[in-house]
Amino acid sequence: MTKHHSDLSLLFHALADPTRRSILTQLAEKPARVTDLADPTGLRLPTVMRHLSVLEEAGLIATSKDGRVRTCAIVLEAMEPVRTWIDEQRAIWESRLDRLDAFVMDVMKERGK
Amino acid sequence: MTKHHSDLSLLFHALADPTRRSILTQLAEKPARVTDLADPTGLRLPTVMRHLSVLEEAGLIATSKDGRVRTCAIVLEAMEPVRTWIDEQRAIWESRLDRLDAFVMDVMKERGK
DNA sequence: ATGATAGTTAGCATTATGACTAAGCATCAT
DNA sequence: ATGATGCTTAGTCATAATGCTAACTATCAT
Repeated sequence: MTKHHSDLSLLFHALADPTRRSILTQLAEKPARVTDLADPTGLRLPTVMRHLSVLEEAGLIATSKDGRVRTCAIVLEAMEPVRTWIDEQRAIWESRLDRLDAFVMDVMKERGK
Repeated sequence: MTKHHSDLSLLFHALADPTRRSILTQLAEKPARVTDLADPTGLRLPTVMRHLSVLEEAGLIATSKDGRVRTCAIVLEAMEPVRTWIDEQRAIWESRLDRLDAFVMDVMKERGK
């Protein structure tokens, strides 16, 4: 595979893990500390740290440290490219329908002659 | 990790690979045979087959075989859960804002007294 | 200054992913 | 019936992903 992950690959990959998605859902409620995020997962801290860094590298969360506490917050806008990509696929698909329509119109014109 | 992938995990995982996304984009234009999909990737057939089965297991494509030719088509609706999930996160996030709004309203009412 | 708390780093084991080659099977055209 | 075509299967390999423990650092409370 490519060493160069596109933003989209990073995003989709980050979202492909249930633990990470549940972390995001929790963060959608409100920002939280690392430990608060680890608790409900039942996973060890280092494991959760890893998930958090995947999320952060994908731009899906932002974190800041105050004293010994790191606070994480969701970055909802980061999901936009996902929606955009899906919309693009739909647009391509619809343009195919348009072409079919055009083709049908041509055929009908042809028959009308 | 879990042996049991949720639909969402399957979907996001399938979409996380650039080759698979480009295959989907090609299929959004029009259905295609396995070889037609393999060509532009520069990958070998068995590799592409694997990508196709990932896409099919995620429900993102449907395939059918006629003689020795397998034709693949995109299943756009399959992407809906992705959009829905993202919308849900936004909804949660917005309900948090609502709560903040309510709080601010309260404060302002308080000050107006 | 001591101990508890919060997070971090390093290293390891297991499994999953993505690529390949080689060989096989089923059509289709001649 | 033979060869070409299109796909499929099996097996291999390298790398990445996910989990863990153990040990470490930095803060905060007393």
